Amino acid sequence: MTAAVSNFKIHLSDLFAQALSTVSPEHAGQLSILLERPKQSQHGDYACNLAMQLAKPLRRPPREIAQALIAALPASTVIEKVEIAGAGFINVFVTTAAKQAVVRAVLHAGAGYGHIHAGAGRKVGVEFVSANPTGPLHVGHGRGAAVGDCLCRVLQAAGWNVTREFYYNDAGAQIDNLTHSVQLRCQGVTPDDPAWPENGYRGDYILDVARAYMARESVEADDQHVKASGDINDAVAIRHFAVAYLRREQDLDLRAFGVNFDVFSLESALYTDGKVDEVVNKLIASGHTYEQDAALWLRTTTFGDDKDRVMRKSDGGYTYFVPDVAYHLDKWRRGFTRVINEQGADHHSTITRVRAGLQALDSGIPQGWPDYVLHQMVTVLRNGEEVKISKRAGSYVTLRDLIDEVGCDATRFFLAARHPDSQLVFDIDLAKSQSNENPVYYIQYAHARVHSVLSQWEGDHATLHQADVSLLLSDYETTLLQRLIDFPQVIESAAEDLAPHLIAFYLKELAADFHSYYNASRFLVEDDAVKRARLALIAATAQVMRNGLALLGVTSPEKM
RNA sequence: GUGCCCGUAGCUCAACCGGAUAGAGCACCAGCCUUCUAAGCUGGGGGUUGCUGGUUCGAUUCCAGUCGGGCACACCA
Repeated sequence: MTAAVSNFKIHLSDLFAQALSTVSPEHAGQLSILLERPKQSQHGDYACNLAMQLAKPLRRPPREIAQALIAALPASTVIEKVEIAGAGFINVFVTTAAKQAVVRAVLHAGAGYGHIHAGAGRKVGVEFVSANPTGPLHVGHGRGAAVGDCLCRVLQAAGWNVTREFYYNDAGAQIDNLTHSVQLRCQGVTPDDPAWPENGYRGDYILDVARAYMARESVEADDQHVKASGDINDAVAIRHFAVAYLRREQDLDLRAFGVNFDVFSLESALYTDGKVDEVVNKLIASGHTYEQDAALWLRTTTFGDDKDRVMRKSDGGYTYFVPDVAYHLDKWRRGFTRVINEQGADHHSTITRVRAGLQALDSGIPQGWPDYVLHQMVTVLRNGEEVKISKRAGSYVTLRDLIDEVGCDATRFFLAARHPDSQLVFDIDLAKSQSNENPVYYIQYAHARVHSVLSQWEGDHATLHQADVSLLLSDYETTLLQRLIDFPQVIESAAEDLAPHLIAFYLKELAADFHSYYNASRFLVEDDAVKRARLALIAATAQVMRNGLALLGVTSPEKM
């Protein structure tokens, strides 16, 4: 019986670290030992380039160093053989038995397979969506919701203690504008009327808010509860109602999208709690501010900004970035030594300012804090044509539209399955198509196929973990085994790089491996031992699919 | 004009912080269902990784420049 090794990369890099300390003690701990998966199977299961890294400092040929490293490599039940290839790669071949053991590991760990302890239970605050309550969520918010939520799920799987946070402004100029728009609607003024303000909100949803207000409805959002008074002249009441109403709409959309938040933070609270004043006073005391043109400025250029920023306007009000700094100081004080802000790239200019403000406070906050994940803009394609975003014409695509039209699974997958840094074209027709063009179905179909086979087997599923996995020897089976082994490392990479799309790509490859296996082999065969071994393998495959799809917030149907 | 992101097959996208012959899907061509779901599989064609230099054993990846696309550049949020 081979001792179970759950993470081959970690295990092997430990072995190489020991070899390194023998061959070249002065470099031990200095060089990072990287094991990578070679693209070609002839190059083994894992390749190490340590010898080539050492060639220059040691002034010896890499192949000679490789020879020495191999000689110093401690024995392991995992290693079948080791070869030197190319310029000095050390290729490691893993024993079949060690690979086969993954089946038992998956079946034993179940939904927990793939989870790692990198985060060690540390707190991380992830802020995302953070849309102001001035209208329905659109595709861009949808991308933020999908990427942010998947990131949270990945971080949780990587051992972090995640708090999902939503921050919004309920009191600024935009909200005044919203209040005014609703009030006008209550009075019967329409956007077509010449009296309608230039920057008023024109969408039909404003009318919905106005009607609900006049009807004295009650609304319950995740973070607040308001009953309308119906008084047209009470602007404060209208504002409270409109904010609560639109927040509730957002909550409904987000819930339909499978996204829930732990904490809602209001900008207005930062003022009422005195946190804004406190930050201003601290910044003045820090000596990084100055007065000019009747305004108070913060010397953000000291901290890398390209120009200084106004904190207090000449009319006495604060610019938005002051509460932003106060908000982040508050996060820091709540114990979030790690914070990740997921935002649209159109807000990237705030990064430098917020960090600069925090540095100026001199409160022990590290320089690069907080982290940011910026997603690029989304364009929507319908009937092959780009749908222009125009709030005026009301022709912009809401998150709700997408969920209703293409479904939650496909929408989440499309929005999360791409690198956040690249612009995204959301093709509605493609996402809707129930065909082989749609990658979501490709993965879900693989899962449904496994379930179909297993349900036709009369045996006891709970006994599959006892199957004799040493019978899994075909190329298809070996490929699938290795893919299952990779899963924890995919979670590790996705968590480290803050790149949830890696999960989606992994799942496509896993599904492809399974589909090939399925077409080339039969599972419900005569030989009982072989049958059990194969069923155990595909049961483990389905388990990993479920685990991976869960990280994307996508369902794993048993029938399609 | 300044800053940030992106340029990879006809299209949509990958490429494990510098690795070996740059990979998938769609589309196109040719095959595979009396047997566990054909929303699947097998094979084929398709590339000077925008361009030019540089760094080194080795570059899609790092650096400089250049061209193209997107975003942001308020005493608005």
